[in-house]
Amino acid sequence: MPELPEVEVVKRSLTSKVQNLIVKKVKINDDRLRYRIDKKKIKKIVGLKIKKIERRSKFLLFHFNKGVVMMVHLGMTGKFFFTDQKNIKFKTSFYYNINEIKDQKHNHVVFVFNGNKRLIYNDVRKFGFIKFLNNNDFNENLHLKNLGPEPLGNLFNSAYFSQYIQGRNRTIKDILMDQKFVSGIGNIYANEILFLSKIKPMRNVKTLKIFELNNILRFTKKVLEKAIKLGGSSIKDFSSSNGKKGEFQQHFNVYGKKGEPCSSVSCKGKIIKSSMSNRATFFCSICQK
DNA sequence: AGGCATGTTACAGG
DNA sequence: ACCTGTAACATGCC
Repeated sequence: MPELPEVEVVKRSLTSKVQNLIVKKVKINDDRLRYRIDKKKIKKIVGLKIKKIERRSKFLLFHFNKGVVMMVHLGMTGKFFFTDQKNIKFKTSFYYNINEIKDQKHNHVVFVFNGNKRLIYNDVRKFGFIKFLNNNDFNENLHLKNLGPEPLGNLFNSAYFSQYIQGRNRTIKDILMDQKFVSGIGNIYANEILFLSKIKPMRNVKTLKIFELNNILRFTKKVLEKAIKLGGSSIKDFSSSNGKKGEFQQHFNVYGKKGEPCSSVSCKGKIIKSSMSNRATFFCSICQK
């Protein structure tokens, strides 16, 4: 599910549901996520209140009182469901998310709050994980310490971009998806950004002109902001924790559009699918240079 | 049956 | 030590 816009949407919908709730119980059905869940550490959040939820790149940080921070990464298929129904097995019409029925066997962790409110972590492929940070030491954390700037932040600018690519010998698509360069862009949005920037994904960064860098910056921010506004992209079965589907997938220009006509005004091209670094890569052979 | 899938990291080789 | 590319993780769908 999750690139930056989807994680941001999840963060917002989760915040509206679970902020200020106190954990009553944590039920672990399967602790074998990407990393085994530390049961001792997760039990420590019982009795604590969720003060706020923060997003850094594609990571969610749940801040509890007493300085406890729970880090969640959704991997490829991680999702949260929220429900406040008592007998969810039977009261299907009250489901916040119908997927909860279909995916019961992938409901790996259940956080129970007062009033039978429950937050469920579901992850089919189990590439996601739940970890706890030591004393808020974000700079030491394996996952956070090497992250590049947020793409929507001021640090992701023209000066940074041109300096970073100095002496590098890689394709622009790989660089855009490299979390050390900029954090939060994945395969779908990298494809979409390069289409709007009219740049071929396989272009070496050495060959990019300043105006092209600026276009990439401009469209990165534009695409991500628009996707957040539209609730993210629901390919497969992404939905935010209140069960709403995103709508940005209806605005894809290239991702998953193999063989379809290019959407650029007066371009007669067709969308080509190829593979780069084992990732599906879509582009128009005519208007992307 | 085999290939593919929104991600990250450990590792090998240069 | 830095840079880059590849394989691996687990599961379901086409």
